[in-house]
Amino acid sequence: MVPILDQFVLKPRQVAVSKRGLERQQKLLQVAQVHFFSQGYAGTNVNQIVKEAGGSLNTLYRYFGNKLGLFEAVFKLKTDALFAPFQQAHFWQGDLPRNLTHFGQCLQEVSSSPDGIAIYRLVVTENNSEQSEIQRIFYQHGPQTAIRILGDYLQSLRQLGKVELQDPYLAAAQFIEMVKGPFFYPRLFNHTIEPHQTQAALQQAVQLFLKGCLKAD
Amino acid sequence: MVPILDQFVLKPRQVAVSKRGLERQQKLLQVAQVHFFSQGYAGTNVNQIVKEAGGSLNTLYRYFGNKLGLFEAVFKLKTDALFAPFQQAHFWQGDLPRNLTHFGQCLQEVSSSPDGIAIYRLVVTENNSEQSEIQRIFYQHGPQTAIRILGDYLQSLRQLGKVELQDPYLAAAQFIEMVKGPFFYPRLFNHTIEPHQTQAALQQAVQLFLKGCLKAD
DNA sequence: TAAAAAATGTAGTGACAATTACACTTTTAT
DNA sequence: ATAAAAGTGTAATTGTCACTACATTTTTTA
Repeated sequence: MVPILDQFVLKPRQVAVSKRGLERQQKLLQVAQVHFFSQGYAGTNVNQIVKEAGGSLNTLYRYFGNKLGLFEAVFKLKTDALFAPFQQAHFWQGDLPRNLTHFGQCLQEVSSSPDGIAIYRLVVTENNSEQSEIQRIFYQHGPQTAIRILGDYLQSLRQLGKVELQDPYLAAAQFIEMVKGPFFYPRLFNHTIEPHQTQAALQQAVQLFLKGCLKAD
Repeated sequence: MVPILDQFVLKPRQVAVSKRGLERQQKLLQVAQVHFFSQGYAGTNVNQIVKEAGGSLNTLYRYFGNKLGLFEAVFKLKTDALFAPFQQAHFWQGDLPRNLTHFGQCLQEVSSSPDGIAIYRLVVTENNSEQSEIQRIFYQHGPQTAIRILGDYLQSLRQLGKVELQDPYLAAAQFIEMVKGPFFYPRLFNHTIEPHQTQAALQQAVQLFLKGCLKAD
């Protein structure tokens, strides 16, 4: 069962200082990540993690409080790492076609990486009945950020009278979905996806989008 | 844990014939659906289902073999019901804008219904490491069908020289994603979505798509 | 209506896994 | 160097289910 929020009672945790302590913490996080990402939250066995990481169960509980504390730690680390490419807004240096392509490529890389898929699955999976902190973190750092970044850009273009769009932020979301959406199910089902397929999707998305919103000057 | 495929060893099952038997079966399915849809597979307690449905555990196991058999039964029923609207191809009676809009509306209804969300979640969740029968069923009856139906239509339009598209089936998937994609995360996180938002998305998707691929005659 | 089949209810069994306890060793700070 | 703090290993505890057994009752069928 494990309604995930019931375990969100934070237990007192110790902060690692010593050399060995830090090493253990890192190793635990690293092994835990592998387990959570491949087996999901419920499917992960804490004892197994310790057996592989080499520390002691006691240490794990001192550092992370409980299973969910460990999960939370792993999750935060990975979410930040995953979406780091979107934090630097270096997308808007060229013309519109080039910029869209560049942005789309970045998006495809992030969302098709093993970590990207795994994290997405976790987010969906652990969403039981209650709003959870974990999901909020993910949504804000991930999808919402991407939409905002592209949306701001489109917005500015609209103000310059270059494009014709009802709602630039909706359009951003729609472009994003055109680029990565078609591969979601196939990826979920572990179908292999050829690079030429993602490239084709990106190319066609850019074409459709450009022709669809560019003002004929 | 429960690697879902390991339980796919079908146990002998009894077919219900008697009045009471049928009633029990129906009631079990009905209660099971509620549990699976709200708690997920792992989160569902078989004993609890029986307690609520009023039958006996023994009966459940005679009819469905094991927990996964029950899940499978619920899943098949619901998947078929959910995607029934797409089985009748009554979408292509008008002009392109009207047809796209009609199709999109149908899509939004299906994918935003509580059952639609619940089933999607189940599919994602129970996808552990192995390819599963359950997922295949879902993908074929659901997303793949929708893409094929719209794709066939676009293909025919292309052959008539009405639209300009590299890959009509990819375009179908992209249109679908423009229509429903932007709401997936918000829905997953139980945000409320106003009808005017979905309408706006549909409208803008149709506009972008039309302008993007219509041949200027 | 009486034997067979199906359904019920209760009470297990067994396995798994999160968490805790504890005696012991190693590391760290004074 | 020595006490305190942190870390280790093993084993026990505890709770939760999926699944089974079985004695009893109800329904079906011949």
